[in-house]
Amino acid sequence: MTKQVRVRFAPSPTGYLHVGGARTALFNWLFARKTGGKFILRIEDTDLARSTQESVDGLLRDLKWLNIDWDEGPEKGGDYGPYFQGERQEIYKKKALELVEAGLAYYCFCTDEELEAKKQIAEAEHKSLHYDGTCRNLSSDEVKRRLEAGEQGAIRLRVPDKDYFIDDIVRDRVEWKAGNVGDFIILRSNGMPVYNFAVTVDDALMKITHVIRAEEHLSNTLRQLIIYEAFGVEPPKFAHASLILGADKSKLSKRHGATSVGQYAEEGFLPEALVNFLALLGWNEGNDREIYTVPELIEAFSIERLTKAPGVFDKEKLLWLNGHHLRNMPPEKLVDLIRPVIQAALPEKPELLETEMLVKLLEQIQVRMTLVSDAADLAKAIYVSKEPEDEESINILEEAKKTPLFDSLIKHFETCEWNKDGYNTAIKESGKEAGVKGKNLYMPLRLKLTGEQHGSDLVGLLDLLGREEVLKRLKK
RNA sequence: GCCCCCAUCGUCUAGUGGCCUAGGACACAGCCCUUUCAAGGCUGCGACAUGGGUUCGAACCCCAUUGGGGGCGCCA
Repeated sequence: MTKQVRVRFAPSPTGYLHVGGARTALFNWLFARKTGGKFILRIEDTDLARSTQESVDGLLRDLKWLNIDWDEGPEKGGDYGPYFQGERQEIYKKKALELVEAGLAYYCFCTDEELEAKKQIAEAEHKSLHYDGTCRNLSSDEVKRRLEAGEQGAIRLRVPDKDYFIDDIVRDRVEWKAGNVGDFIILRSNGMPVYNFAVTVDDALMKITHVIRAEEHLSNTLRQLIIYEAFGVEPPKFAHASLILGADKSKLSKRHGATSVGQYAEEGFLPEALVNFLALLGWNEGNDREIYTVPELIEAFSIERLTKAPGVFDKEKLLWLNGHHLRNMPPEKLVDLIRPVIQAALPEKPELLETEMLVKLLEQIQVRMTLVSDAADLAKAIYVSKEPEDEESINILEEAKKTPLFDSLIKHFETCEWNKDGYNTAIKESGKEAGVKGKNLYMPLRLKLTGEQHGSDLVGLLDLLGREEVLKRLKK
């Protein structure tokens, strides 16, 4: 029996979820859901200065918005906790000491100044910049004495002089020749673990089977391998996905525009669209498919088909996908998303917030929405009466006023049955009486009603506005 | 400087030696549909970084060059 898949997403809390992190989380999550494994969320809050409750909350909020749920982690617990690195300090210390006792790591009392000086000399002599091993062979008596004397010591790993490699699931074999790294620190003199040590200890203890992460961590893997080896633990499988780039092809950062999931949520993107987009940025099924629902993604996903080459974050395509998912959403569901938007846009018309009214509104505007937030302007264009300002529109209205069109419309609208057939007939009759048809009939009517040349279907518009409002606007 | 990764249309990508005069999608342009705008449909524009090999045959395999990216901390 193959062991159950256990994957993790291990962000450091910076207050929000970066889209790159979101994609990493998504890949892990999809893999777990696909294989029936566990998805673990672990917070790397070793850097306490940046790790506040708020920043953790922001992270969890964004993940939840994306509908990425975790099986173990914050708010959930689990058998392999704690899931905050900040609460695992004793574990790292204990594990580092184990290595010291086994002779695989050692205390180093070199000061920053000494190390800096050594580095400079090495540089000048064009030698390796690696740690020179000054404290490598201190006797245990001396170590004991210096520690008892109150000296602060860091713990360094004794790095074997040998080659290492991984068989990365997306990159195949990646090799490092011996001598790539010197004895590196695993536990700082203040007792805090170094990143590579903490992740490795955690991944090992949490029985992580697959490490799916971005390529920026590929180089770190070497040190992690050495640590796994020191502990005699078999490393997990690795899958290094490509990076997400900005338009200038450098790693996506804030200067490229919105990078946090929260920003996209606020802008009016749908989580299912962002998920669809992110999944396709660096992964594909091997066919031409572009549109996926979340269950379809779970079904189709495989880490073997992650892409090697980095990809540019193309907001245009995200926008298109969002429009697509929006149009495909059942109005009854979309209603809940646009209700707050409409409420904010038209606070003076609370009656519009009724589900029935919103569904009717969506019949008119849904096909023209790209973002959820578009509902605001589209609804205003309908419900807020206004005068056209551009010359062309004014001319069209002037021309119409030379005919009895508006008077006829008023007359017919006052008496016709207020339903689709009713006003269709009314419009046609009025057109006949005024001697206009086609564009010359519909355009002035639309302009008179909404002040705009373009917009939703006229018949639907009449229906939405109601007889009273229509007559009011025509008589104005 | 050293190490590692990557390289197909502007962008996301399909492609694993003959099916490729390189397919799809976004964007862009045109047309159609249509009372307008959207949406939708159709058409067009548009790429295998370069140079060497290997092979009967290379987008696909190998090497080099170039270009891009990432990593080299008592940061994560």
